[in-house]
Amino acid sequence: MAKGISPERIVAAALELLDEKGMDGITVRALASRLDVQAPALYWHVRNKQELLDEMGTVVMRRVTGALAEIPPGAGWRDDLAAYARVLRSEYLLHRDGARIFSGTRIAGPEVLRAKEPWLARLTAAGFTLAGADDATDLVTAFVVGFVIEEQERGQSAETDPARYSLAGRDAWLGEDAELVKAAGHLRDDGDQRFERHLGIVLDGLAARLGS
Amino acid sequence: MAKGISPERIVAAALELLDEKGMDGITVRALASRLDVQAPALYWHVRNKQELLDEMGTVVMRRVTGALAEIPPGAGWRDDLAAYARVLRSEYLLHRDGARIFSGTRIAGPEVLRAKEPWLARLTAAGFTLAGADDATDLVTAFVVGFVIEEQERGQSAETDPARYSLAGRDAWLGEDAELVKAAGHLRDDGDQRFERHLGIVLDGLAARLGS
DNA sequence: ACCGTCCCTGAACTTTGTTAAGGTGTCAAG
DNA sequence: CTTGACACCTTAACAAAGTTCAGGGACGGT
Repeated sequence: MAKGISPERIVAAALELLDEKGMDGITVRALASRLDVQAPALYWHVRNKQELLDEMGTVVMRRVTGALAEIPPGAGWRDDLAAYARVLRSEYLLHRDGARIFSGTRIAGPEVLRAKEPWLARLTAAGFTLAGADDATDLVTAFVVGFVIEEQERGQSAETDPARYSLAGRDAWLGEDAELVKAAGHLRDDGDQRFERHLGIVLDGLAARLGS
Repeated sequence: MAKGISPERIVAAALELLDEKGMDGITVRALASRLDVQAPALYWHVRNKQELLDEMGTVVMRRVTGALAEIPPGAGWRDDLAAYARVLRSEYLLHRDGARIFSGTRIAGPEVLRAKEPWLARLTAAGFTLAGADDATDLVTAFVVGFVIEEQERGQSAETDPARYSLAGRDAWLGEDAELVKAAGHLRDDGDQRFERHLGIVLDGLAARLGS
């Protein structure tokens, strides 16, 4: 690695490190070594580790709002909210433990929040009140965050403890008197299908409010 | 503190510590000192810190399922799911950063998962398919997790940085070209009202699926 | 009186975030 | 050409964190 260090390159390297080694792998020294630099050098560009983590979250959210700006208008609020949900989920899924880590991060700059402006305009044009548009956005956000946290946690547990997350292993672990829980486990699907189904339910709920 | 140490007392003390000092305050030494014991003593009862955190999450989830068992039957699936959502939220709110920390924790024992059995029975009796009951439960869980994470994050940020979370400060920080974002911030309500409203939307969505 | 087991202490090691002090380069002003 | 200032990095070091290990009392059973 060339030796020009900048906040941007530090954050990018930190995101790579997160994907490869996980949350605990983001140590100041490991990060510095990846950038061919000694650990204290980072403190010239970044106040402390917390600020680094905040910047990482901001980068992810910037990518979300960036992708959102690309969505062609005119498809209607339902498709718009669905597109937002999918973008948010896929951006979280890009990084290990992404949802847990990046949800509710303090955004470092006002641009990310300001990017919501055309979004709110679009939703209100589609029939939402301003408060309703805010509600809808936050509700979808909350759903995606919760969904992906569960999703990623399950994926990680399946890696570290496959015995207990296979169907047979789970059944044995559950023991007696849990027939429905076992059966539900067997019926369960994961991934995109489940996400789309749950997302559809949320959007149905919003549609019901819009009609009234 | 008397000197009889047990896993239960350790976990209880850790939860107190979490509330008082926050997540970073849960250090092995601080925990030991609270129990009038030296740090390594804890390792006789607990394998490592991660196991401790898992146990803490399990305790919280046990309280949720415990409260759930108290809910009188016969009120219908909508009230049941609403009660579940409220219990989950209030249990998360009891501890600082509760949602972020305890969501998606690996539960330590099968009892917590087995406690879902009568719950699923109730929902299927109310007209859900088994897969639908599982969907409904997980969807409500995801919503609550996401909602409370946002809620607690906002509350904490308001403490540490009141300037940016007051309406005037926020407006100034946002700058120009964000009229809708600003207005939405002014319209926004927090806490129970918002939670009930969003919860109602989710339940409406579930109701729509039940009817079809 | 001896032994073993349980529970805890004392000391130590490693890794973490972070700071202090001091170098090296570049580049503009005198 | 020298001087100095500034930006950027290094070396050394510290405090606090999780964890390990050897041992030491207490206590019950033989």
